Amino acid sequence: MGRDNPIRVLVVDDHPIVRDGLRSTIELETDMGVVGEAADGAQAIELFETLCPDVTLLDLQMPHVDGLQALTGIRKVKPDARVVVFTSYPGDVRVTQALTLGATSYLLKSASREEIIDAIRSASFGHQVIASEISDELAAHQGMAVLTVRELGILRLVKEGMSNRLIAESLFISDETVKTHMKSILVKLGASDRTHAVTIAQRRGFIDS
Amino acid sequence: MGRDNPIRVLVVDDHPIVRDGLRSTIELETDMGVVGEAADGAQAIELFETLCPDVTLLDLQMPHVDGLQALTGIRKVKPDARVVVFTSYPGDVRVTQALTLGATSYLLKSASREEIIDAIRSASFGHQVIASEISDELAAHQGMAVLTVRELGILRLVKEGMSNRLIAESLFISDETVKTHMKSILVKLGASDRTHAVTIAQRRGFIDS
DNA sequence: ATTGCAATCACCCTTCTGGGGGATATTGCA
DNA sequence: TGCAATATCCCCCAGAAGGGTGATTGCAAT
Repeated sequence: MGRDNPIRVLVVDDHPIVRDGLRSTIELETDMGVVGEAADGAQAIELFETLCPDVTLLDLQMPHVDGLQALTGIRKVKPDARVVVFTSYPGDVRVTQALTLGATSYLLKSASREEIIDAIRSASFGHQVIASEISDELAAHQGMAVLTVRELGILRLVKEGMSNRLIAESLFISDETVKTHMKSILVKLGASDRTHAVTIAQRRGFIDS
Repeated sequence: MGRDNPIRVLVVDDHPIVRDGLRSTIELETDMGVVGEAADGAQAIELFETLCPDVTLLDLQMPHVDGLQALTGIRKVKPDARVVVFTSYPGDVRVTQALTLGATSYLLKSASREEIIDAIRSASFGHQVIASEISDELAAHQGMAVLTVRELGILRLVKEGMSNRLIAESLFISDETVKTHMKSILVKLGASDRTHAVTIAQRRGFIDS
């Protein structure tokens, strides 16, 4: 089993040093090469269109257009694009989102050179690679309730220290409604209070930390 | 103004890819070279002792022994060691801690290759380089009250969703005392409630996010 | 010695939160 | 079309949180 041509890789990360590291690691292999680098999601989609790489290495945490948006954009251009997500986020929610959006693999920034190379090579064949820490976390949270858009919006305001009444006013709804949503959030996350809910939501990747 | 010998750099970061990136960027320069790589704080101190590098590039976010502990250890070996902190943490508190512990410079992971090279070269002469985002944040929080060890301990329990009474029991103090500490925390951080306090403390680097 | 700060505890009072119900649209998808 | 999920609103109530004020102890720096 082999490939005729070198695997053409597009590297997407907002940190120049990380791009350098990926480039130098990839260029050491004989069967792959970096054909482009993007520093944000918009640039990633643009470069994907012009370069049409075999595999895209994509960070999720980026300014302006983030990785999930980039992934959506890339998949719209080429629905069977091979995209390896490479990020520091361990939260199960983001992983699920990325995989649902069609990510081929999911690696952590702490991955070794070999793991990264292997994931790129596997992705070029369409094989999936999920870091073990990731699949453990996915398994641990599988079947758990998902927060609704409304609940997420409310939780973000809670995180900024807003009371139920202030949240109600800013969303133009009754404070009783906010309380209902809060109860639902606490139950879904298994949190003991609103602070705990924010902490858990951050860990699981429901909201930014 | 110049140096006779190449600048000997020690690279410390738990992500292999970041170490690769730093190495490849540094090796492109004629007046500096990487003499060692460490993946955690303990290894960093060890390698510093055996290699005695001119400049150490140090990430703060590492497992086991973190960057601040490594910085302390390195300074104990050689009090005038040049250490460039290179991290994603923007919180003013960690920056202040690092500078107090004797860090020469403070860069963000988003820094360009040129900024990193320049900071290493400057550090080798003992010159300080602080990223502008960092100095802005330092200025914005200068003169602000600092949380005590007790307050930090309590805030970490608050983050995990513990009530004042539970915190009191786990610390073997009165819940009235916890309430007193909480009031102090809210005032010092300018927070509207305990959730907000945790959020602000995370942003400023008082506690981990 | 005296000052200052951290940590501890106490009391009062108001507001907010969270847990328990129940009810009625609306919406999206099968 | 009909069901399930979602969003909305309402009531009651006990307990927790937060704001104000004051006081004691111990330690460390001046």
